[in-house]
Amino acid sequence: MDTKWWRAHLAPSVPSSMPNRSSKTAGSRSESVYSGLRRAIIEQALMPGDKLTEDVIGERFGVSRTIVRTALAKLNAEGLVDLQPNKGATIAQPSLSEAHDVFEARMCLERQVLARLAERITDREIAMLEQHVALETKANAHDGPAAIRLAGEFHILLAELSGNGVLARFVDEVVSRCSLILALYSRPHSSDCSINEHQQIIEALRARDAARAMKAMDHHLQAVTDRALLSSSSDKHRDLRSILDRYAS
Amino acid sequence: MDTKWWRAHLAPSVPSSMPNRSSKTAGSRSESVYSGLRRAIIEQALMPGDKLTEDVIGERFGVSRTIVRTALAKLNAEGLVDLQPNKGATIAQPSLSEAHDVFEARMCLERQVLARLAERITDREIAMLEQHVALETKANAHDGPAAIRLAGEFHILLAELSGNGVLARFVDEVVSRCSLILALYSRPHSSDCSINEHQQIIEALRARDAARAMKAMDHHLQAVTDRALLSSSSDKHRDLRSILDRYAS
DNA sequence: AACGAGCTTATTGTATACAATCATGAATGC
DNA sequence: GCATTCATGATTGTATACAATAAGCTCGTT
Repeated sequence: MDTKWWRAHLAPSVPSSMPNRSSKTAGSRSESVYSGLRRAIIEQALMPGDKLTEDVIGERFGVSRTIVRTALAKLNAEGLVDLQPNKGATIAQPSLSEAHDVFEARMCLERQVLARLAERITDREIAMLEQHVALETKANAHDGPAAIRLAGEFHILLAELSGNGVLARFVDEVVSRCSLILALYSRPHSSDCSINEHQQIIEALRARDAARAMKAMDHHLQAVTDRALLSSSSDKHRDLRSILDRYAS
Repeated sequence: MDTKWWRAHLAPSVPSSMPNRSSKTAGSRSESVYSGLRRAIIEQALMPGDKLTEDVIGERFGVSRTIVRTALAKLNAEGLVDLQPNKGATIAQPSLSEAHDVFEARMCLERQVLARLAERITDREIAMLEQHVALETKANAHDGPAAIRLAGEFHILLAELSGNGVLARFVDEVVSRCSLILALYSRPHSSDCSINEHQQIIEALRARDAARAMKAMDHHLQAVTDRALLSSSSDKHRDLRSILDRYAS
């Protein structure tokens, strides 16, 4: 029943290099609940199938169910939580078929991102990518959960740099959902991206070689997909309340 | 006549491989407000920039602001309405830059849809497509707004038939947002798709010719893009209340 | 024991009340 | 006349109350 792996990192402070997604929904309070839950999901502190009781979440974040509800609705819209009528919210459990759909869409979108980037990326942006990979490297050593998140955010950063906001939002969604898929079908807490593969993509972009970048991405995503076929999760008694305490920053 | 006939079939409990949009927000009431508003937007009864006052909508649909609020949040998540803190909701007004982003993402996604369809489409499904085009033809004659909606739904149907739920959802979104773009930048109530072009896509699919289908789609979307550069709308003094009466089914 | 009817509790769905914020316009001063 | 306050109303943000539904549990009956 030991769950201290997430205890190791209490990282509300880890400053992400990511642009702010919060352009969005009015209520700033629901935004913080939303992003807190989202981070907990992506870092696999909350696992697929976990029940998300509105009262509990509201209590931990210090807000009313109203706020929690809008946050959950937003997560549901992104496919991260399931919402069943009169039965409440749970972390989504993508089927293998859905997993395949996500990976296919992701491949399609990320290729487009690279096509754009190969044409317009600046040296400054390449530097940002490298800085991000440096973050990943550092996190990989000591902070498992953050490493998972950062690995995904590399792809999101690529999408943001592409300059196409729509692509960026879609990539954001499929990458997030990949976290769920990895949580379900891969062995626990494995970062879904080898840093080396990220660097190869950067190299191809530095050469403005779209074809090579796509090839590297194909290979990279293929590796991720392959990895998603391993052991299953062994669930313990994990308590929503204690998990949320770490994310109700 | 139910307008979204092909979405009517869905198993509520089964974690099917084909996720549906309406797996969504529990409350069936907010779903009806959501779809009513959505239809009003797509049929261009509500125009970009229009204010969406919660009280007014709630009154017309016979629900409380709570319900309206979740519907608006969902529309906001799809990019159909803007939500400004403390200032409320308005129909989104995509900039030309956003419009470009949407078209680029749409092209990318729909090509993938066609690639899949060319491999796996059945004769029965081709028949469904033709039936839909027949609907479009009929609506084109006498029902302008419905024609606009049906033209978009042809593409959504293609995406649904592809069997990839993620692709389908994304296509749904970009097609819907195209309605807004057309409303803003094209001349009013022009269906954004010539039926002939739809038929050419069907023909290519019948031949299982992915390349030709994509070419037809490229040409089709290019035509739509080009059309999005014309006159602007001038309708003013339209009353939200009277418009909603037609959509609060 | 196994099963189910009915009660009890926990959780979600919705409406409403109130507070916070914004928009409008009149009154005031220059 | 024009700009500036400041009061007033309209609209949104949030919490809470209550209703509706689902989940568990007790307790008889077989």
